[in-house]
Amino acid sequence: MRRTPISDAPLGYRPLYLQVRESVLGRLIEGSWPPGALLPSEHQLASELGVSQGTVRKALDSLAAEHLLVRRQGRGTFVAEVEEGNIVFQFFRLTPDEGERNLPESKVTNISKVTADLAARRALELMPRTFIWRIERTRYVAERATILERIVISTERFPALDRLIPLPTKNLYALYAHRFGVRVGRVEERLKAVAASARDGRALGCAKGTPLLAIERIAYSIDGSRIEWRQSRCLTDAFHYYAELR
Amino acid sequence: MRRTPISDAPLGYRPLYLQVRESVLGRLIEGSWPPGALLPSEHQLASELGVSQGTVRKALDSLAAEHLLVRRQGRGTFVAEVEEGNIVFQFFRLTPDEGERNLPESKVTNISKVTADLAARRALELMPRTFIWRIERTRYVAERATILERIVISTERFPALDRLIPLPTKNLYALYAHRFGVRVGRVEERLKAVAASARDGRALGCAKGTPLLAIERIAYSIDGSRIEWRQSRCLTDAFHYYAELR
DNA sequence: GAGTGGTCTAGACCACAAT
DNA sequence: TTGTGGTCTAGACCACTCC
Repeated sequence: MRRTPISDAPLGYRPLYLQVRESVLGRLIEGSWPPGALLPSEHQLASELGVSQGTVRKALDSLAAEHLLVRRQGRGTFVAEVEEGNIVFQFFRLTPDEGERNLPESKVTNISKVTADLAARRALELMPRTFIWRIERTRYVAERATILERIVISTERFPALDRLIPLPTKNLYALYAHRFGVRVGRVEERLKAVAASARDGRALGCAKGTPLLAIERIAYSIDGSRIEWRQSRCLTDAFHYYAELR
Repeated sequence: MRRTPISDAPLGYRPLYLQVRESVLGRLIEGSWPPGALLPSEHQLASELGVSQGTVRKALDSLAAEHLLVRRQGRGTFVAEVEEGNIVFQFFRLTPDEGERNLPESKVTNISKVTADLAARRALELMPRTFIWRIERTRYVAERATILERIVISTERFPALDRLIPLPTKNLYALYAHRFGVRVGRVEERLKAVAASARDGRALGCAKGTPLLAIERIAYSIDGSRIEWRQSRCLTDAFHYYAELR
């Protein structure tokens, strides 16, 4: 962890704290600090890396801002848990118009291992002839079918997923993290309004043609690679998708 | 700008940099630094306020993180412009499936001054018997009607708006900022899928019942008060609403 | 009381932009 | 060359948690 030498070409200049950040992030990616782990104190990290405490602080602060670390005054810095408090809703923006928000239960209606078709390969940047898990779920709110999900993940990253059946009904990302060491750091979502197909209508108990909110999601690992492709269709008569922009 | 005195009750403790932040934010709110203005340097502010440069830095950094200030190394710290670069899209998440993103042109179809009904009063937290502007617009993308907007703002905050007709076709928020000193700092959006009414269908050139993306937005001033209530209905056959969560 | 993160200071040097 | 923000350091003190 030495500063890049000053030369005629300071183009390769990188601030020290970013180097520290990448060092810590690297250890998060390789999994040597699992979720919930206590990191060394700022002073310890500083002396290990040969920088000052303030520089370590700036690196840890930036990782905490992305919810990868949790700082607790008086206790220490921890690797963020996937299932913690309000962070559970970090990637779930569907909110009831009235009442408390809750992660809805789900029932898997189909799970199969197939070769990735073109759409799946594009979505997850997979090579030809790789295999994927294709999971279909129905999510229930107040015992009413409300969301249909089609989830695609590669079998390479998630081998022997079928041995973990029944899958958790609420939070798949906790499973990814704890059983496969794969941590979702960021998701992109693209929303459209679509008409329910006859099949959608049967599954959701609504008429064919009913407007549904279609959400297409790509989930990214903290190392930047694509983890999961998820297509959802939601009844929004009693729900909405909430976004805050600033 | 003095530190709160240390006592038996440090409950009223507020970090110095937050006091500095509020002092600067206060001047932004009262408008003594208009958009584009150059702020005093960190050193100047520090000596004015009787704190160290590092403390001022922390305050300015937090305001820059919310896009209220723009920091330019070598030049200074500026009040953010409303129409600047990619920040134009800060509050506009509708993106074409293919091709470049653009702020769509709009045509005002209706503008009137009426007493606020209950829904408008709730949305904007207005007292009974206050007046509002009600604006209806159609937005066009590639010359095709794509978005219907119903905008509600109070006449108290935006007096004599009718003298500014024709309104700008792209960015209303720049008008709010430059002509009325009202700066949008944050918006909340709630999305649903709805069926096009017969009237929607005529305006958008689609069949009654076509699924539309309905967006309900509340825009907040940087002082936290509610500025604008906007209801949009969008055709999403060639567009999507983009969100990134982290 | 010991240890942690959080704040604050003072001063040095660097990268960048304008002069 | 000057002035700005950006980084880095070293050290002090504060607030919080746990023993």
